[in-house]
Amino acid sequence: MPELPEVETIVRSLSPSLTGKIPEQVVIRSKSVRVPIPTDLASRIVGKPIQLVRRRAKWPAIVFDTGCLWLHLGMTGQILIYSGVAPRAGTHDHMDIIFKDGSTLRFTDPRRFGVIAWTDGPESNPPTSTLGPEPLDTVFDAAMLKKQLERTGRPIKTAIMDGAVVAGVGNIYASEALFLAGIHPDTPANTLNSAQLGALANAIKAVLCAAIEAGGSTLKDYRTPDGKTGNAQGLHRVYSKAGDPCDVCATPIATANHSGRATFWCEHCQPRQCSGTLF
DNA sequence: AGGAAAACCTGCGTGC
DNA sequence: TGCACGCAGGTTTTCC
Repeated sequence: MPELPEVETIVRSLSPSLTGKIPEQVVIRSKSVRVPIPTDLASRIVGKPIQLVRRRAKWPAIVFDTGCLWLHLGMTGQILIYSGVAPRAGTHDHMDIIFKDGSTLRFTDPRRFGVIAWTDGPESNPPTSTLGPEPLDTVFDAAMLKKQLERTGRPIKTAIMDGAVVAGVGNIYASEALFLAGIHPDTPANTLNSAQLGALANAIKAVLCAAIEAGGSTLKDYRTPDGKTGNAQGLHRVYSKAGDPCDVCATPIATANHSGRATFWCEHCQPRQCSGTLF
């Protein structure tokens, strides 16, 4: 469900409201989401004040001085905050954290692709395999992108969705960034020239920043912790617009699958590259 | 060994 | 109206 901008929006909303709160009770209603929910979670966090809320890739972390509670949202997960008593829990409400001030954090996820996990140490990394650079870090630029792509001939669309290449770019913003950079999604990753690498690094930053400014994209489920929808879906120029006229040249937006995920692009603004030499 | 496809699970829209 | 089918924002595992 959420990509980097949605998670960033959630973290920015949670941080001021959760920092300093002290969990009093943890209610776990499901054995697992995507992986088993740690059964000893209450013993780790009850009575311990929250230090801050931060993000790595698409993983929000609630940070305690002893470790991090990671709440990955998968496709359909939501983190909701109730200032008073929470409504009666539904089928998909997997965990509540009730704080000393009477407020409640609820983790809900119908499709159960999310993850609830604990790692020791406030600076620890998410419980996942190798994560690539954060695209909004200043160190992320054309040179770093080149280093991440030079050993793979996969289609560039597939490559930038790989979290080991760059963290946090999902299916929506992969198509949007390639459109902004004018690069065809089928282009082999290791054939991009330096101008294209620069354009793509900038386009990734630009689409993510614009989406954060707009509060994230709400396609269906995404909500901020106070229940608001995002507005970034209005910024989409190709995602989910198959057949619509390109807003630059009016060519109908094309669609195809890359590694099982829908891709959208403009054949005119993102011309397919000729392989080999001209002529 | 790299890369594509399948798997995990539920809900919703579409078309017959 | 109802049912079968396909598709969905992510990540890991399996298979080629």
